[in-house]
Amino acid sequence: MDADASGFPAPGHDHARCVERALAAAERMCASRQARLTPQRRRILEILVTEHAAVGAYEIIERLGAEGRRPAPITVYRVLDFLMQHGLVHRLSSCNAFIACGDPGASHGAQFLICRHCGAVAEIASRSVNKAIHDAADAHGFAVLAPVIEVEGICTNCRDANHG
Amino acid sequence: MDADASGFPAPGHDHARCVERALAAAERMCASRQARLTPQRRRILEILVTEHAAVGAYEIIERLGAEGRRPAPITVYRVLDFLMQHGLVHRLSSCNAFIACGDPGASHGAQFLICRHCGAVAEIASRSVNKAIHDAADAHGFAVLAPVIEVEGICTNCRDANHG
DNA sequence: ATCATTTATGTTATGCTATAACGTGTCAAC
DNA sequence: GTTGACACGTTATAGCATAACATAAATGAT
Repeated sequence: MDADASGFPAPGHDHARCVERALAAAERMCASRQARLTPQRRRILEILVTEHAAVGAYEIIERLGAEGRRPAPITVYRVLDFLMQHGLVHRLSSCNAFIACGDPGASHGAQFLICRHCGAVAEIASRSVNKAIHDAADAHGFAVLAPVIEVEGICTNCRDANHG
Repeated sequence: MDADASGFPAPGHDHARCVERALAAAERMCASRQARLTPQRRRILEILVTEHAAVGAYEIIERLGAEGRRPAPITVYRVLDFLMQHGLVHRLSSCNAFIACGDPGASHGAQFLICRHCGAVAEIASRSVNKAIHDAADAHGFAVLAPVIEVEGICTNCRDANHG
């Protein structure tokens, strides 16, 4: 995904290109794992990649409905599970929504900055955040399995636009 | 709440006493803010304090139902909102559940270690985690409003018991 | 090629989580 | 004793997620 240094999409970036790039990466990822990126899975991933924001499962259903076929919720959740298993999509617990992974293939452990104003989400992978979490857990004798780090706030674009 | 150095409740701690202490702290907190800790609010807080784990809203309804009165969901959610506004309770997004605050009065910004095995939750307030989060956000031009840091893993008690 | 196996999807129903809208009771201050 | 703020009740509904079972499509072995 094209983004400026902030991790947030630059307002005027070449979106079509960044969508294609993400889909191509997904194809490669699935091919290398003998996982099948079916048309339906590809289409749902495309919807997520096209947004730079988190999208709810039922919103995905709406969009597919507008295209003619309207899958049952379970179908969409199954696809999302598949995409998450293969590291192509993340779930944001704090939003009950899903977002395309910004860096498929990277061994995961990501953090999310979620703009309260525009809904944009930046996926970052701060080593120091990761280290701080693990250090704190160690200090409490706690073995980390799945950190959820989702920071709500105002993104750089919205601050600049004096919206925040 | 009585806890060992891990932040998790020691298996044999004086639970009745830690519940009382938490309720007394809540009384003080509410008195100092001219907020009313009604019997219903007090009872729901007591339920949360009594667990050292996150409790769902509908589970609270069940428990109150077992005592004779069965409040509607909205009632429980209103109470939970009140308790959260006054820093007595936190919501765990990743569990859709609620937990009594371990340190009411402290200006908040906490992190949670959630045991996948026993459900116990330790509330910690690591300065270095907080700093790492804010530094990372700053680096992306992002203004932090509400960090959600919930780490799923295995707690020290369960590791010791070879359950993990 | 065909059959068996696995994987993906469809169908129907349901459960869990949370809130909206509106009405009633309660208490304190004036 | 009326007003106004707040707590709580009632009913209905919205939003998120999964269970159980059936069908179809791709894959692999013979």
